Amino acid sequence: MDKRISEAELEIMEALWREAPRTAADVAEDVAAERGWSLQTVKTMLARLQDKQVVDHVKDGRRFLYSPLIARRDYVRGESRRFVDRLFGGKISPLVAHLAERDGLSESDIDEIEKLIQELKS
Amino acid sequence: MDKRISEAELEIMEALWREAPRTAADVAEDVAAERGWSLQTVKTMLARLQDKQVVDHVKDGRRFLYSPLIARRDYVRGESRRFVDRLFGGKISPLVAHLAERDGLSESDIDEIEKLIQELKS
DNA sequence: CGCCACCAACTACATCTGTAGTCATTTACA
DNA sequence: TGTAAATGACTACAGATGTAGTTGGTGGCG
Repeated sequence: MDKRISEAELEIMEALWREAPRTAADVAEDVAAERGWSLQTVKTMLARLQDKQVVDHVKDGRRFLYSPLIARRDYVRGESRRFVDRLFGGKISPLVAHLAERDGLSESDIDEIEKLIQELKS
Repeated sequence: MDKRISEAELEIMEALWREAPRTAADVAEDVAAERGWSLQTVKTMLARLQDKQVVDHVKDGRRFLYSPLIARRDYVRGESRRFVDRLFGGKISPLVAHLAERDGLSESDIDEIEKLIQELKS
């Protein structure tokens, strides 16, 4: 089915999630700020993402407009699950503990999580 | 400095974190249950992990005993931070929300996180 | 109507990953 | 003491990834 998205490819997806449909040149200009990629590199990424069936393109005159085929929500959910499974045996409380330990959780973090937990309990 | 540990390599690290120092054959036997790797494959992984300076080996007669050079805690903490930064802008509450959404959290998960939050609040 | 800028398509290539195989040496056992 | 089993060292190789360069067609402008 759809293969995994590499780290560099994710940068392209983020650009498309920010705004789509858009041209390769447009995406390239967007990500150029972060990484220093050439237009060709961005096009290669877009082609690979199409192979992986997470991006589609439609013709617009003599150029293509690219759009993501998967929602960021869905991608993030899948990755989160994978991550927590791999390192925490699927339990997220150890993850929270780990993150809290180093550089602590902010007040608002704690509040938000608490609110969330309350909702889940009801 | 130390490069990233790949997914397959992580399997080896987990074996070493479970028990070390131990021989390559020993590790191979351990991971054989999960993945079906040959002894050679395990040795290649161990060599690469040494290149990445996360595993060391000392001679024991005519064989080597391998040990992890980094603690699981530290590795996991680093990866967690990277992960949350990459997908959640460093905020963990959206991560919790994501995981919780659609049957992500079990009863005990919720309880544990709540306990954790209570501790953090005090 | 010809030429240039622009774009899609194809090709390139070093490095990393997953997954071993082969070779040379050593050692323990028959 | 000769030989098989074990071990480390070196080599292999296909697919993924990061990062482009090159080619060939075309639409718009002078």
